[in-house]
Amino acid sequence: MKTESGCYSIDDLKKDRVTAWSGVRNYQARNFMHDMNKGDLIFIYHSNTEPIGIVGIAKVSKEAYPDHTAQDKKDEHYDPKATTAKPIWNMVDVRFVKKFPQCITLAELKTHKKLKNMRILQKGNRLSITPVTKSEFTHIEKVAQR
DNA sequence: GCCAACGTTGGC
DNA sequence: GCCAACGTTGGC
Repeated sequence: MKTESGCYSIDDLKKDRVTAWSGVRNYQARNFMHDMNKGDLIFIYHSNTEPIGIVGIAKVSKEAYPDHTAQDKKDEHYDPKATTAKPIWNMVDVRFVKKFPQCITLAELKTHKKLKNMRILQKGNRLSITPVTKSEFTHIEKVAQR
């Protein structure tokens, strides 16, 4: 899951311990959230920041439920099409697991052949939520312990 | 249903 | 700040 560290960082998550991942307004990303199961592990990725990369691990603590911020006119991510009957957008609750001692930068991720098919590394990928395979996850976890 | 225009994302 | 790559919107 991507986040801009200036907006909501791994340190914010560490402090909050749990947060509702609201504000996703892209159908593909929403569908990926919908498919998540409680306990699933998540990499937290800082985009548009220095350094860019994977900064830690979180997990799903509550499965997809309606994102009420879509119905809040004052919210940055307000969507006039969303209603209580048809909320359109959903979110999951995310719990802090750990912060890596160092960020695994995008530049470094790109050097790993085992990760070359990773969704987040594909050119032009702008999806804020992308799936990670088990082998990709294991590999990155190992890299994090260097 | 097509597609141009537009807005956004995000790496560089 | 630039720009490629998208997703969305709206006229036709």
